[in-house]
Amino acid sequence: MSKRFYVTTAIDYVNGQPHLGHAYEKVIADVIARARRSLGHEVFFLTGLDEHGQKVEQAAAAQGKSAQVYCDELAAIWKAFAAKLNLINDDFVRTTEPRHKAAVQASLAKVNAAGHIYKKIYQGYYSTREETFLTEKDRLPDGTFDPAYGEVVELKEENYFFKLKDQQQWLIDYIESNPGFVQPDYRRNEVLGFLKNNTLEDLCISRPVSRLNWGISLPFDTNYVTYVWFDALVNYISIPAAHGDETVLSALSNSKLKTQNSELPLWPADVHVIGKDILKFHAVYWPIMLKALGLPLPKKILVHGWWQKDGQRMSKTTGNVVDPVGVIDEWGVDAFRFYSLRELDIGPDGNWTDAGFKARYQSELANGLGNLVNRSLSMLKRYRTGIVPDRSDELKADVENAISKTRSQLEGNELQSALQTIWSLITRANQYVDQTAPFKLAKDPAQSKRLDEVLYNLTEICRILAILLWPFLPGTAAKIFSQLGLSGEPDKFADAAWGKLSGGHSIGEPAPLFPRKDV
RNA sequence: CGCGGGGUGGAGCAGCCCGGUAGCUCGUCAGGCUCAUAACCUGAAGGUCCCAGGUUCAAAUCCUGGCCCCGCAACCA
Repeated sequence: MSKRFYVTTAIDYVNGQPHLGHAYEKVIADVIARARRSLGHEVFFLTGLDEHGQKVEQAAAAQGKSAQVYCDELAAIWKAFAAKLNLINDDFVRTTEPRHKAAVQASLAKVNAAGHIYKKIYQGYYSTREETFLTEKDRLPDGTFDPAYGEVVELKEENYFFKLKDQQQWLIDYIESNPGFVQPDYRRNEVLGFLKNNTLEDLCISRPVSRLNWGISLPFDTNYVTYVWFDALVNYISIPAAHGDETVLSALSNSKLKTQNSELPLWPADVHVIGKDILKFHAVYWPIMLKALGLPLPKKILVHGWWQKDGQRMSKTTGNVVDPVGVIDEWGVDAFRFYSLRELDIGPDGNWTDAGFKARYQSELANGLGNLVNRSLSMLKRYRTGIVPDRSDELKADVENAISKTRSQLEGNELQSALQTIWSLITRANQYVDQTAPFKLAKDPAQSKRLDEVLYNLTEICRILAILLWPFLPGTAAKIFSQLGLSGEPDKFADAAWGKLSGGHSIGEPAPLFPRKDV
């Protein structure tokens, strides 16, 4: 069985509600997953939840619930959220699942046995109120700590550390010789700058159970649980292990990790989609962890930016937040997916405005795509009773041009550019209607053959648009297929080849795809 | 010199990596069309591509310096 194209999102911390940022990252990953599937790859798309840690423990206690019950309730919300976004994720990882815990412990055991972990006394300033260690960066300009931390005491605590020192050079070499490893380029440069100008500090990977109980036990010392890194990041390999991935299973020397009835070759991941805030963890710590585990590195780390709302940082306190579920309920999931990816390229920060959303909905979705399909199919219905005429190749060259451009843009994860290419085709088709004026041809019986040609070109371009759009707007693409009276899903890029629509085929009923909203 | 991002016609953005007619959506003005969700098409006005140097036959694009905005550093993707 050939290796699947394996794409992940970061796992979200369960202790909160899903917001625009979460939705954005998942949609990016979903479009990449769908695009690869359409292009003919076997795909595995993983997203999920990070459920351990002190905040969860405290929040659960505050509600008088066990941590597990608390997580179970929130996990239901997050899974519903994934469904709301119309994701095609193949699995949904929760870090409290036995299959994940087992892989975490196997990973820790292996890395420990190989001598990458040691124990030492950590000494630092500890906030008893926040139950966390503070660093020099937490100091206010006058040298004191914020009163919000309450009493700050100097505390000594013994913990386990993962060695990072002396790991910099090979990673620098690797990133320099693999330009596609971190994208976009300026994020890659950021990582290189960091690695070249700083000495890595070894990573504290444990917490004593006396201070944090809601975590995964260290396999070599049950007085401790593992902290963040060897828990959250390991999800990317724990799920492949559960699905029987040979690479991971043999690296961990533990075939019992397999819990699913499948044997999917997944590792190394093809794309980790992440936000810019966790770049260092994925581009520095994670590769070093993988090397210690004897596993190959992921092929690509794709780093997206953050959304602002009306030019300002979104924050709950000021209330300028975008609720993705609310937007989807009002405008539809495809409109949400479209705006997120069309407005903002993967990399820079973006600015969400309600006016911009409406403008794109109205002009590009309703007046552009929706109207083109509607006018084309309506004319076919009216002038030819919905029967597709014989093939004509007038727009073939333009369309094939756009198809190959879209293909290479999808392969390069250039999602925004791909949408621009697809929309250039919509513009071309609208121009074609104007230039050929089928509504005039229809009035002149002598022009019947010409009308046939025009109608074929328009109908075929609608069919191809559905296929090109499927990764982005799966629901809309399916509606177009249905209005065209075509069976099956528009989910195979190979079907986006001119002339596959046969003369004599009878289409379905045209209906507006994106109803106009007068505001 | 903490790190990073940005400064492109009225608004919001793409182009910059791989120099060579400045592109897209909205808005304004004029015209066309009537199949279609009062949608569609064409044309026009409007830009010192932040500033100053440099490289080059040629710079929005590469290099150097400067100015100005913003984000991170403070659990938020």
